[in-house]
Amino acid sequence: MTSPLEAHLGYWLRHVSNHVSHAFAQRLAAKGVTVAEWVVLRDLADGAAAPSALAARLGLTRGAISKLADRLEAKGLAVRTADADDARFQSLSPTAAGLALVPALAALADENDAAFFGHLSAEERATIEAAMREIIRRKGLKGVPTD
Amino acid sequence: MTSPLEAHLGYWLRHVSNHVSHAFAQRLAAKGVTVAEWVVLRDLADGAAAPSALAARLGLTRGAISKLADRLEAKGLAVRTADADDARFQSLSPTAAGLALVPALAALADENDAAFFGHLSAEERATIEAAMREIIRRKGLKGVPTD
DNA sequence: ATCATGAAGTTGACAAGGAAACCATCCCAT
DNA sequence: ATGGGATGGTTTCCTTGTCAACTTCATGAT
Repeated sequence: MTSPLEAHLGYWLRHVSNHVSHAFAQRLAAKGVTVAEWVVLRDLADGAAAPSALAARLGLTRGAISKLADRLEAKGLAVRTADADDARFQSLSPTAAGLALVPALAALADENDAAFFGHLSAEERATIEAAMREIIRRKGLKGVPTD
Repeated sequence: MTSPLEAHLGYWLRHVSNHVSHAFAQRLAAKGVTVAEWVVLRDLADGAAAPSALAARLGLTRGAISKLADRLEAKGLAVRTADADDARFQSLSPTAAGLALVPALAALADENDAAFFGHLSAEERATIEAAMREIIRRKGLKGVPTD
């Protein structure tokens, strides 16, 4: 007999993770922002960044970032500025509106996390986080997950 | 200061989960199958099922199942058969080829899970699985994750 | 000086789901 | 018996991401 889906830890992780993300997306939707946009905006809150750097850091393709930048600009949350020295480069910066939105979105992220994991004991949380960090370290994974 | 992304357990889960799924998708691709197709096929291996039931069980919309059924039929892995009694119903069954593929795919799933979680201690695995099950229970979540 | 190389960004094709409208069919209350 | 819901399945449109081709542009080798 072939082992059931439930035998895999990956199954459970994906299951929970999908629901957490989905719930978060719902909350963000109330603010007119998608999860991917939040992730970018959160990054930009630490300072303007090159699209290419964002792509590497966030684990997306340059194409995806290009389109995300379009959306963020359309929503007035970020702006592209061409690099004066090297015309190939550009820089994506948050607008005042974009920056202003970050704390509210961060609060939603906190709420969402608490809703799903708040009941776990400190030990459980620590075990899980450590295990995840270790897997990432072992696998040399990088990039913020956005989907 | 707004709390960093890394403060959220959801962040880590999503990060690892995404990579696990992606790696699994890569393995499955060698067999010409997607993760969603595998999940459906795995379910069908336990017996034919109504598309609607699959949708409920797997956490997809009926539309998505409809398209998945198209793909599985196109690949010769499943067939639709109309219900004799009620013309609205149909039944999706695995073909011989579809059934024959399941063990190989299951082996890939085992390999993939081992590659990511094999190094964890039994306690860690138990803690994580229990925590995930508990979250699912508390939230009343259902549906196999497929993406 | 010039030309090849390669990096940054954009764009277009494609894939895969979700949402909602739509169709066909059955069943039930009148 | 018949008209009005439900219900199952399909289809269309929209979103969002990847991939690969393409455009610019700077730079290093000759």
